Amino acid sequence: MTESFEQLCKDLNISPSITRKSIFNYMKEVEEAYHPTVDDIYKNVKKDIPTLSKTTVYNVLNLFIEHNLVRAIPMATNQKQYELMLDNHSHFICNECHKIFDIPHVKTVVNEDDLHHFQIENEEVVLRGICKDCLESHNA
Amino acid sequence: MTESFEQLCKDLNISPSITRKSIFNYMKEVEEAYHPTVDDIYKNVKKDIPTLSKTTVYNVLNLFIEHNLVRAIPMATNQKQYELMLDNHSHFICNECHKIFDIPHVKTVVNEDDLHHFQIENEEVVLRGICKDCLESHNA
DNA sequence: GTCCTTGCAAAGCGTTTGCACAGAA
DNA sequence: TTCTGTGCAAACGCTTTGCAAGGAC
Repeated sequence: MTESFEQLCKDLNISPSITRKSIFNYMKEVEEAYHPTVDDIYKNVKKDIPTLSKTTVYNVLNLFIEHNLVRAIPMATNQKQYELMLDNHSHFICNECHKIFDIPHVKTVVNEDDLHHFQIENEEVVLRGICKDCLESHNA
Repeated sequence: MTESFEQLCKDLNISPSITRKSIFNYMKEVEEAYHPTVDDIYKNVKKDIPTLSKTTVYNVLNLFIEHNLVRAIPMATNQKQYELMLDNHSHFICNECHKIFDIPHVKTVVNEDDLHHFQIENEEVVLRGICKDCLESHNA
């Protein structure tokens, strides 16, 4: 996905405002590293746009979600985390530190007979366990 | 899993109070049908225990969660849904009506090479799409 | 007595809504 | 002018916390 934000907006038929672009760019920048909360996005994009409000962050994220550009991940902590939906990957969530790690897409083996009543549009796999860092701190 | 609630509590080393038993029984009763919210549990168990408070429902659920008897499913709606963890199944969530359906366990194909840093404890598969009822109402 | 369970009321906190202002078309 | 994007403040709703009363042991 090397499309520009402007082209993306054209495809989605939304206007590419500065605010939207900054939020998109921030999410793109951190997408390999972590899945930001609204607060993360607010604090970081505010550095470039000091007048930014949290309402706008919510507005923009919800707009992106409507257009399938972003996905909200509901968390046990009640604080959602957001990610761009530009590729297809799975998640590993650590049961100790609760970090989400992107992992290469995990295939599933769906038994079609079980699901002939449903129209499947996508599938998510979440693996849970202990991440490398937490395992290491056990031995420390 | 045909163990009695009393035996379950003995195993978990918690006391089997009437309130806890009623909440457990309600969850057991509806487990095939749906995944109740705190409000569902509160309203229904209150029929048997009129003095029940929502705080107690939260207390009991959190106790059950600590002991891995119950699992909270964070939802897009910010209202968690709860389920007993007595068997192993997967979920189908309808993108239109947002109902959660239990479906037989969907196997995954994990590439171990991708995950040698992580200790996997369990895996969840969530399929999303349109459920039978919503498909039918399209044609109506 | 002590410990544990329960429940009321209040606080906490993430998110949404109402509404107004400013800028673009 | 009309429409759209933004932002403040307030409201909303789910969940947690503080604390006290009652019961079990």
